[in-house]
Amino acid sequence: MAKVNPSTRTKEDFFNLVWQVVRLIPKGRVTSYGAIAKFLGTGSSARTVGWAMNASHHATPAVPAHRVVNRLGMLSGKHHFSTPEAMENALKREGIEVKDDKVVDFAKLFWDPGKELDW
DNA sequence: ATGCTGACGTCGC
DNA sequence: CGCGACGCCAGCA
Repeated sequence: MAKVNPSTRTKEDFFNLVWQVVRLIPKGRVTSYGAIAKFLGTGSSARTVGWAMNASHHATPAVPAHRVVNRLGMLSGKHHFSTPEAMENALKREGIEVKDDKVVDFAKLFWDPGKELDW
C-alpha cells in the first residue's frame, strides 16, 4: 500500500484510498475511522473517512464498511446500512462478537493500517 | 457563495 | 473523571 503524495492527491483519490485500506482489513478484524485518517495523513479528518464510507455503497468492489467502527469499537454507523442489523450481523458472521452495539475485545481485534501495511 | 451537518477525534475546562 | 467545544473535509440547502 503506497502512500499517495498529498500534493497530487485529489478528492477522488481520497475516497479511493479509504476504500482500499478498508478492503485490506482481514476478515475477523476491525479498525477505526481515526486510524484510517491518520494512515492517509493527519490532515484528513476522521469525519471525512465517515463520508467515504457513506459513498462506499456504490463502490466496486464492495467495501466492508462494517469492519470500520469508531475508536471505542462502537457501531456508530450501523444506522447507515441497509438495515441496522446488517452491520452487527456481518461482524458476527466473521466471528466478531458484538455486545450492546460495541465490538467485544476491540483492542485485541483492532487492525492498525499504519502498522500492518507498508508505508 | 455561505453556512450547517455529519458513520470522529482530541484538547480544554 | 465527565461534558463541551473546536477542527477536520465533503456534500447539500
